[in-house]
Amino acid sequence: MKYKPQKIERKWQRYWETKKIYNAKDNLAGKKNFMMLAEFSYTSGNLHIGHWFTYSIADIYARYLRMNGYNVMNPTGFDAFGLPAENAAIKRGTTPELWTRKNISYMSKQLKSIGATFDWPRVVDTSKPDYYRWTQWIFLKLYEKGLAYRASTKVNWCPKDQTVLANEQVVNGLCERCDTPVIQKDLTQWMFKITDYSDALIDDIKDLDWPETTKLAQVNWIGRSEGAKIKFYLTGIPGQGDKKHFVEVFTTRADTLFGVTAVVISPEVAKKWLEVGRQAGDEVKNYTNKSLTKRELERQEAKEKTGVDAGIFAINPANNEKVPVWVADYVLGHYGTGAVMFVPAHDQRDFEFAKKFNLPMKMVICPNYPEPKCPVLDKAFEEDAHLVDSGKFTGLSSAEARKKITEELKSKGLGDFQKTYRLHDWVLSRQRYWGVPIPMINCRPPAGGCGYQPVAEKELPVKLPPLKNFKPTNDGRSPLAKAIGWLKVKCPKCGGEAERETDTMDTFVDSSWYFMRYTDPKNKKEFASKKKMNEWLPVPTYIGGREHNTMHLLYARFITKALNSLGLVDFKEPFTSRHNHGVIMGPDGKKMSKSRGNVVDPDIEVKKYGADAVRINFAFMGPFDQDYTWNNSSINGIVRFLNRVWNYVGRYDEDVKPSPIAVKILNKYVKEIGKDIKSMNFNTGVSGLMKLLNELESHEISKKEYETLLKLLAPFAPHIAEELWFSVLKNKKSVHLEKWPEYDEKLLIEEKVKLVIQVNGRVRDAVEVKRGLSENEARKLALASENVKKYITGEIKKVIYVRDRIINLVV
RNA sequence: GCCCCCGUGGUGGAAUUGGCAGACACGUACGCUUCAGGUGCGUAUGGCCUCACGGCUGUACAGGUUCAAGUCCUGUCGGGGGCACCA
Repeated sequence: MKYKPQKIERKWQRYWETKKIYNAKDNLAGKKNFMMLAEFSYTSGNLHIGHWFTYSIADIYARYLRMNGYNVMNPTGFDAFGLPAENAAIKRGTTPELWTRKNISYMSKQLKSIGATFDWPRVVDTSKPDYYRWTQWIFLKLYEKGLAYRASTKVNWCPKDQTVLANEQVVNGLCERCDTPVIQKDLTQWMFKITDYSDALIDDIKDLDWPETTKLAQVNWIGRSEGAKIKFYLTGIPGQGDKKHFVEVFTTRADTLFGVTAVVISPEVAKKWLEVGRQAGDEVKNYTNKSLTKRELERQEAKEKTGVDAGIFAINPANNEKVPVWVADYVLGHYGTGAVMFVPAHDQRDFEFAKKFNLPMKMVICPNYPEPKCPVLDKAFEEDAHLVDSGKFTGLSSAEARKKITEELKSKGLGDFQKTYRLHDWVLSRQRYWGVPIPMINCRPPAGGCGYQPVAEKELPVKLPPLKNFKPTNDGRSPLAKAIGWLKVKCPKCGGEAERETDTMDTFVDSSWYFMRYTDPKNKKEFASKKKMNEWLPVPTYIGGREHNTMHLLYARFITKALNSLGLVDFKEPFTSRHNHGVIMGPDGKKMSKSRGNVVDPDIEVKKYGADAVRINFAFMGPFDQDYTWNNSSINGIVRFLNRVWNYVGRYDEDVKPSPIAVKILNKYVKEIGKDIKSMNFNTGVSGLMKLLNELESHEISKKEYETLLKLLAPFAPHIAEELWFSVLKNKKSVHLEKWPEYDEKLLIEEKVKLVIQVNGRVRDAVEVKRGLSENEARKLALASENVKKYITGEIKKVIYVRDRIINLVV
C-alpha cells in the first residue's frame, strides 16, 4: 500500500474529535495544567499560510507536552468584531454578522484540517452576546474604578473608515487598516486610563520570558523619561503684574538651565492663553490657529521650523534673566507640559530654530572643560560634560548638576523632579457598527440632565441591534444612533428619556481577555471563575505575531493589571512566556497579497501533499521566529521523508529481533528530538527524525522500536503516525495518548570516540580511540600519525588536550 | 537622529555555547531504475590547486584576544525592526 495522506487524514481528525481526546479537563490527578496559547484568528474569510505556521508549531509543542504528562489545553477561537468585517460586508452587500458567521464556519473547517489538538468545546467568539456581555462587564468595572472615562482630547481620525483610532493604530501617520492619512480632531471619547499603569507596565516586563525585542518595543512605546518640571514666571503681559502667571516646562536637561535664551510654547498651550483673553497680536493668533488645523503628519514632516514671538517674557528661575516667549509648532502639545525651555546650544531642534530666527545662543556645557574656551559649534552639543557659566553650579558634571539644580529649584518652589511618558490613554471609542456597544446611558436636558450613567449589570448584555444601514456616517456619530428603538432608554437615575451610548469598543478590548474565558467558556455568572483561572493562568506559553508587540500584548497586560487591582484576577501578568513567529513571504520574497498574486493557499498545499507534510515543512524551515520566503520545492523533501517512514514501518515483521545497533541509534535520537522540541527548536527536531530514519533504514527492529519511532513522529505528523500505529502495528489506542519514550543514559555512552589531532590549531588527523584516554596516551597516538609527523618540525612547546575531543600540539 | 537585532554554500538552515564549519534538507549534475510524467533509487556538490594522496583558502569586511574564533572584543560596510521635532 502506498502513502496517500488524503485517504487517512480526515479519518483520524474525525476519530480524535469523536473520542474527545483533546478536550481538557480542569483537573487531572497528578497532572500539571498547561495552556498552549496561540493567538486566535481574526475572522477575515479564510486561514492563510501564516495561521498554519503558527498553529502547526503550537500544536507540535502541545502534543509533546501532552505525551510528557501535562494536562494540555490547546484552545482556539475567533476575534470576530471589527472594522475589516464591516468593510467587507459593505463591499459584498451583506451584513457583518452574516459575513462573520460564514467565515467562522469555513475557518473552523480549515482549522480542523490542520489536525491540531484544538479543544473545540471551549471555542470563543467575541461577537456572541455570551462573550461580549463580559467585555461590557469588564468595562463597567473599570468605569467604577475610574479607569474608564470620557474626555475631550485630540484624537486620530481616519476620514475613510470614519472612526477614531488609538495611537497604536496609527502607523507613520497612516491608518493601520486602510493607509489613509490620519487627521487630528478634538472629540469627546471613551478612554481607558492605561497611563495609570505606565510604571508597572515597564517595571514588570523585566521578569517576563519574552523576546528582548518585544520587551524593548514596549518600553520604548511607553517612553518613560526622567527629568524636571521647571516654572518660568511671566512678565510683560499688558495689565498684568509680574509673578501672576507662569509657564511650566519639562526637561531632561536641567543642567542646561543657564543656557536658556527663550521659552517656547506649543500652539496647544498658546491657544489656552488666547482663550482666557490674553492680549496677543494678530500674528500670534493666526499662527496658533493655523498650526492647530495642521495634520499631525504635516507638522512632523515640516522641513523648516516655524514660530512667532509672543511678545511677552519669561524669567529664568536660575538667574532671573528675562527671556522672550515664542510660540512654535515643533513643540508638541501632548507631550510633557507642552512647553520647553529653549537651549539652542545644547538641543539640535532649538539650534535650528535659533539660526532661523536669529536668537542668541549660550553655551553652558563645555566639551573642553576645564579649558576656558568652548568651541564654536555648527550644531548643538547634546552630550553630557561639565558646566561653565552656570553660577555656583559651574564645574559640576551634567549628571550632578541635574540633581543639584533641580533640588535647588524644588526648595524654592520653582520646580521638581518629574517623569514623563510618551504613552497616552487608550481611546477605545469607535464610531462604527460592528463592535461591542459601550454599556452607558446618556441623560441630557431637557430630561434630567444626569449625564452618563452605567447600564446596570443585570441589564447586560447590551445587545448590538440588527441594522439595515450600518454604514458609517460622516457626522462623527456611530451608525447605532440610527437604531431608534434601541437608542431610547430610561435614565437609571431620573427615569427621564435618555439615550444609549452609540460608540462601540475597539476590538482590542475583546482580545485583551479572551484567554481568561478559555478557562471557563460557559460561565453565565462570571467572566471566568477565579478558581478555574488560577488553575490555568497566567498563560505559560503564548505564540503570536510581532505586529502585536505594542498593541494586543500591551492592552492585555493593562487589562490584566486593572482586573488584578480590582481583585478579580490573582495574577499581574497575563503571559509568562511569549514567542513571536515569523512571517511567510510569497515565493517572490514579497509580502503575500491578493493584488500581487503571490498568495500560497494552504488548502491547495494540503490537498497536494497532506497536512502532515505541510506541518513538518513549517517546522523544518528554520527557527520559527524568523521570516521566510515560501519555497515551492522544499516540501518535496518532506514528502519523500514521510514516504520513507511509511515504507520502513511497512517492513514490520513480528518475528524479527531488533539489532543492538538500531536500539542504540533510537536511544540517541529519543534524547535529541525530545530536547529539540522542549526548547522549541522544531527544525533540528525534524532533522533529527530524518537522521534517525537514515541511520535506521539498514537495520532490523521489532515492534517496540517501531513504536518508539512513531511516538517521536507523532507530534509532527499526527495522522501518518496514527495510521501506522493502528494499521501496521495493530494497536488499539491512539498513539497520541502514549507516553513520550524515555532514553537510557547508559546506552548513550559510546566506548569509542573520534579524537581530532591538531598541530598549531590546524586539523591534521583524526583517530578513533576508546573513551577517557589519558593525555599521555593521546599524545603518543598523535605523534604516531604520519600526517602529523610531517608538521612537527621542532620541539613541542605545549600540548592542549580536551578529553575525548581534541589534542592540539603547539610547536 | 536615537535604541535594538541580524550578515554562514546556488537556497532554507546546522554547529554540543570557544574545540573537525557547512549536519539535515532543497536545488543542480551524472548515473540507475520503468509504474510515461511531478513524489523512486544511487553518487557528487563552498572555492581554488591536484589523475590521486592531499594541500591551500573559506562564516559581510578590516583588525585584535586565544593553543584554538562562525562564536569573545574594537572599528567599517550591508540588511531588518522599534521609536521619532518626545525636550
